Amino acid sequence: MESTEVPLSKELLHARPTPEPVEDWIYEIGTSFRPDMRVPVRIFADDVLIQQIQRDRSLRQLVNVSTLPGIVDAALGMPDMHEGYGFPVGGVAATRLPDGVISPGGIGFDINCGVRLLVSELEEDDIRPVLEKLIHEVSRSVPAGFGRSSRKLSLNRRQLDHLLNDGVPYLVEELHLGVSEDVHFLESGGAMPGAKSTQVSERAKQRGHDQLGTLGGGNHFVEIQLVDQVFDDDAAAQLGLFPGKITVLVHTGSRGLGHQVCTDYVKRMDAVMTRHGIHVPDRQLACAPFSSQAGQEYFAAMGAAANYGFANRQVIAHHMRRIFEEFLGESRGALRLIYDVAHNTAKVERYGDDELVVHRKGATRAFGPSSREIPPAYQGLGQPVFIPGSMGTASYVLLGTDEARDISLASCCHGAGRAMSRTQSKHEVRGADLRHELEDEGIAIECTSNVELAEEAPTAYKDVDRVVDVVHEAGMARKVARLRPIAVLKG
DNA sequence: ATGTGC
Repeated sequence: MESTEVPLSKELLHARPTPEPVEDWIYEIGTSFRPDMRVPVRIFADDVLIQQIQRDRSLRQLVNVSTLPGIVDAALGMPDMHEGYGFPVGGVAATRLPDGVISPGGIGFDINCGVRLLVSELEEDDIRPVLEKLIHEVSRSVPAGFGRSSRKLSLNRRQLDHLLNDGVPYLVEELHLGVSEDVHFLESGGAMPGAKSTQVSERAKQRGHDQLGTLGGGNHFVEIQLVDQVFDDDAAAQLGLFPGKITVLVHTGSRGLGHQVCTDYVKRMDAVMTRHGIHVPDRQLACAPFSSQAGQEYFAAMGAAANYGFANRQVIAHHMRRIFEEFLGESRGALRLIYDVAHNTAKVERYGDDELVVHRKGATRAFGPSSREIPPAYQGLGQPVFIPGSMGTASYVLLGTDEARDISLASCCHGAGRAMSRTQSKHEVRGADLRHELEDEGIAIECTSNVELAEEAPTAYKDVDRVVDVVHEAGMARKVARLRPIAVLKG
């Protein structure tokens, strides 16, 4: 690996980059901004979002990302971008194999945080009479909140290793958590290629053995929603989405296990980085060549943690099905899985002659209709993309486009994106007030902590309608439907 | 995001 010693003055390292508008919905920072940049920085935004993005250090973080060895095209920022660990949340970066690097900070601490959508035949009138009791039962079945584990489901070591290696198919075939059709409607089939439980530390496994089927904290939630608006009747119908129908959205990740995997490998890469001749402007960007031992072992551990994330959403969906059937009857309460998307992963993908490691952190893969990597049922249509809004606000269903490969490395946004820090939101919003506001809007809410509720107030987030409009207008994905919550479980 | 710690 070629070494990149570019002495940077303190002023240059802390200089505030100014993004220049270059096309509709696209802003750039050119490589002339700093001598260590290998590619430009490109952000997808409108005039309002680009201002919000400039309030934190996320742009400078994206400039730092543009210095990574092997990076191609540009360091990309999604319209919901905000500051994260090393990489911004809403950052996408691809490095070319065989020499390019992989960086745990480019995936994030919550490996395979993601979203799953199920749809029912029910309408609001069918569920309204039992809604409060139903969401309360959900809160009893799905442990939610920071540090929560499951008392009912605990995996022994053999089962956990199996799950880390083989993902959701293992859960369905061996533990009967779900139906066999489910595995055809998951990104990567719910089993990441190259996942190896042997590269996951004992400590990570210890943290993970009793957290399967739990929600966690932060912006993770389970929502019962209805299809509020349809933008493309044909596409929506092909997905089984019709106006007024009830849906279930599950937003969570790999909990303590994924967090520990990230912690373990950031430390390890930080230690070996200079031995590989790599120098980065921020220690949080610790990385290693993908083909090195540390790179390969991280990729295998990351895949295993991602499998845990898919499995976590599978178990929660299983509870939702059981509860819907209990309250609404076996056939009326049926929930069909539409798809499950990851928004914190790295994947090896081919673009022309190039094999790339695509880091997506707070960004959703958005493959188009001609992709062979999506379920046969969706080929010709495009990969479903789910954008959870902030808790209690609208969510979106989009479809990936073929053009997104050229525009944004087949990626789009992942949510509303924070506009305010947790601390700030906690000081500005009272959780109890927010709870009453949501209840006044007819949203049943189950939440263990008013403080955590305040941290996730909709006012702490960017406007999801605006974020999604940028993605749609820029051609990264197209709008299909908008979903509105009627009941929420949050940590 | 996270049994929130170098």
